[in-house]
Amino acid sequence: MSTDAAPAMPKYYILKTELLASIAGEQPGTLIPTERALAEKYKTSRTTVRQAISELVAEGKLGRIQGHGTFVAPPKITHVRQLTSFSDDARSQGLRPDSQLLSLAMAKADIDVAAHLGLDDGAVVTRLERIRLIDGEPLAHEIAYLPGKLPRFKANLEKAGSLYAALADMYGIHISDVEDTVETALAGPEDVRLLGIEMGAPLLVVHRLARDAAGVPVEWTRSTFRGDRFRFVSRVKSAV
Amino acid sequence: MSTDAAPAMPKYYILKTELLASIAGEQPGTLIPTERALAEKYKTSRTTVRQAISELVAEGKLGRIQGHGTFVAPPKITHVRQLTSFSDDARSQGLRPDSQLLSLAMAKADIDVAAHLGLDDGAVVTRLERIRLIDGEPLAHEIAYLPGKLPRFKANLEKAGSLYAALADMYGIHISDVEDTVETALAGPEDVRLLGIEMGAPLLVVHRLARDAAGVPVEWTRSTFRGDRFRFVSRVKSAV
DNA sequence: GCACAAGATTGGCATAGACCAATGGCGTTG
DNA sequence: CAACGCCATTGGTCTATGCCAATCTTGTGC
Repeated sequence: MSTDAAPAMPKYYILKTELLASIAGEQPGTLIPTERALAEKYKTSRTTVRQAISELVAEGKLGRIQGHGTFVAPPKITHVRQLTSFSDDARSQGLRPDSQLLSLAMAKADIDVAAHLGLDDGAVVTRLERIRLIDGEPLAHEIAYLPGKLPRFKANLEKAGSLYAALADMYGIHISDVEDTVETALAGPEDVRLLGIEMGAPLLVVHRLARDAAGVPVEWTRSTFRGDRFRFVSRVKSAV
Repeated sequence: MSTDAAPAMPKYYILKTELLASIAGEQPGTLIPTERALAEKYKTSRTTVRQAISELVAEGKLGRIQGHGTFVAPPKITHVRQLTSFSDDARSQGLRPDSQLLSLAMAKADIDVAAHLGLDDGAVVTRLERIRLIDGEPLAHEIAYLPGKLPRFKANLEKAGSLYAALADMYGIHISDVEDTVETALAGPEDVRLLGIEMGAPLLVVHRLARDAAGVPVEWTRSTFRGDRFRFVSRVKSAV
């Protein structure tokens, strides 16, 4: 119950706003002045300049490369919809999707995975870890757990081209409904390494539980998306 | 797998990890040492300590009050589901939901609102701006646009208790399907003022377009949720 | 006993600078 | 001419410090 309406705009935020205005309409890839030059130009310290730039990088407005410079980032936004193929969806937007297999192996379900898939702790599951790419750029890191062992899964996955297609065509597993949970997180060292983003950048973490027509869980996936290049779209029809 | 190969772990990240471990199991509200004390204890600078704490605050693990201290934050996570009433949903989780009306007025649709609602630019719409509260704490800032003018809307909204209930019971408007778009954003001065969070904190921005059975848009809403206290849940059944 | 002022404490913002690491240009050398 | 290596440039991290603002404690005067 304090007095409000006293914004007290921090200096770095003013600078951030000015930078945002100055790059409006610029070509993606255009280099902006160096941090040291901006600090001098705006009569401030490099620390303050970096704080302003850091937020613009987190929002996907700018990018930066050590030893090279800071540049205007391309405003690529990728929409990902539920129950559609990531690949098909991207292609329909004129983008070039790709997937990079990090690991595919049998594993024992830990307590968390077992609980979500309705299995006993330590049960055998198939663990599929991939990087999702758009136009060659990493967009998401995905770890999927499937109950049991799937024979010749790797070959079938490559042939079908998508996880859901492989499950349906090769194993007769049809996804009937999915439940997605979306929340925010901040990038840690592993996210930085796999997605090529900065420490502390905002992420969208999506947990997916998919069931077949009988209500039996068939997939439990954790996907970590770059927060700056990604929108999650979900449609729901009322059962009226 | 925890400490990996050679990604050059920044000092502030190590400190962040140690702080996180040290507050595990602590009672919410417990004060942690002051920034100056931590800087001395860990043989580092206050700047580095603040960077570590700032990320933990952004993740909802810690909170801080100027002049008072930094404390363990309560791990309140609120799940918000599609097509259900925010209020009913919160109550079912044992929480006390509330809503604070900021403004309710007729307005002329700008180009953006008009496009989404399928109206002409400048058409009359009802603009409803609210703060969503959980246990007295702000959770989201919401601006809803409804086509046309709704007579005695304010009274009816209060009586019905929720927007969708009011639309259905008083005006015969039934929501048939909704499309939600979820993305991340960083808190600016207005978000700080309305939601009581920190500058640069991650937000979840949800745009909702709701249609009636005839496919006519009846609601266009922009909701800004605190990223640290909120999960968005969406269920989809395949039409097979 | 209470109200209020002053000071101590704590987080908020900003400065200036040091050193490291990656990049890219440029000159030397084979 | 190509390959290599040095080095200037630029971002990445961290230190040390100062002052401001909000909060809480304490002491004083009535």
